[in-house]
Amino acid sequence: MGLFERFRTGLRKSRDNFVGGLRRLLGGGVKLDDDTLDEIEELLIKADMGVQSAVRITRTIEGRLREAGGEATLAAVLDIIRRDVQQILVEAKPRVQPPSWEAALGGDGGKRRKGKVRRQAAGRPPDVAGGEPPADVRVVFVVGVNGTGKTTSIAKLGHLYQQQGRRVLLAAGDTFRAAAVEQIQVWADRIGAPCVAQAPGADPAAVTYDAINAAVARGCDTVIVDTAGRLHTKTNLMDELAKVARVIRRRTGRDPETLLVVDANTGQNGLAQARVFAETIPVEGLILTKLDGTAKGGIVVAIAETLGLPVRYVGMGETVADLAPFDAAAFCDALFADWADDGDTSD
RNA sequence: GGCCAGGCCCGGCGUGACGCUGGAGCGCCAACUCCGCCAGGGCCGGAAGGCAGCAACGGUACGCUUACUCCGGCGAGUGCGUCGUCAGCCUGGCCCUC
Repeated sequence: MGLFERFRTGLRKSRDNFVGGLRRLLGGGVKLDDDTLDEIEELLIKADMGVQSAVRITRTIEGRLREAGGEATLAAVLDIIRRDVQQILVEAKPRVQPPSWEAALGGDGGKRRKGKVRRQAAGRPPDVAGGEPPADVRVVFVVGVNGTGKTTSIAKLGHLYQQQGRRVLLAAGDTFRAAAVEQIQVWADRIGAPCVAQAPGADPAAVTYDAINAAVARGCDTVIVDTAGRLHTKTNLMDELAKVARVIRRRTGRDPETLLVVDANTGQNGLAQARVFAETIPVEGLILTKLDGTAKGGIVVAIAETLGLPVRYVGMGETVADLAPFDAAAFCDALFADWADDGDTSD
């Protein structure tokens, strides 16, 4: 099944809600007036795309259709929405950053609140791990709240990288949840990647450090670091993430490639999560999981628009092959297509 | 098995951040069943003068609020540091032996 087909089936609920609503509103074509525009805007907001995006898109529709004579047909409106959304997704550039990433790297936890910054800590020499040369490995740092599918996504991501010819090593950085270490070891075994782990309760930064060393020694070029799920409201745990990121940077001389895992069913809270994570460590993009069967796929748009975080990968199933790089065009085509009847018959 | 690096566990101390909570300060607060001061007006008086007293203003109780500043209690997937203990457990690297 191709990517587009997957999007198409996975997004059926989201599409039915939105396109269905639009179809009811526009029918075979109606005059475009303010009421209609308001209704369209409301539909966009209900689809979790965020107020900003909704307003922006509605404006575009208004502009284009007024030019074209004020007749609003389903096809025309969908087409405009599709293009606008695609543009939002493609243009996404990180807009939210940790307030003082330098300080976050140099200091201990907790200093990024107002109040006295610990000058001493910030000024300490970077102490590049025992004088060893920077490790030349790519470190992918996977974070997110509980239950979004981090560990599974890591397995899938590892698999994907392997297909691209990379030598992957997994780091069992979730030292908190009882079964997490075993779980990732099982996954590692299944995809045939080495896995560095310690006992549950260990310091995730220590595990990460060891994993990077192991990667160098074993000739791996990519380390994927798991982390324990954490509510974005627990500041101490967010500080812990910053510490791990710090260790990665010290050891490799680069920022980790941080991917935030978001459950596609989350809706608006996903936005809050993304914001806090992005304020703590530099987040590069999202892995959107459980996209199959969700009715809230629109949240992607809101996150891209307000935080500038692009979706990098999407998860749409149970097997290791069910993670794919995100393709904005295919996503939009699938989400805003007008299939009058999109029953289960097709696939 | 050796060497090196690190982590976890146990006990103590120091110091921070976080969450909940109590108190103090601060702040707000009585149309009238509070106090002060009482413009205007009212009342008594021939007058001099006196009386009661609304609003405003200033306080105070009850009560409220929470940004802020203190002090305290409780809580741990809490940071940093430090002492002790270890009989323990884990990880990584390098080396050696089979």
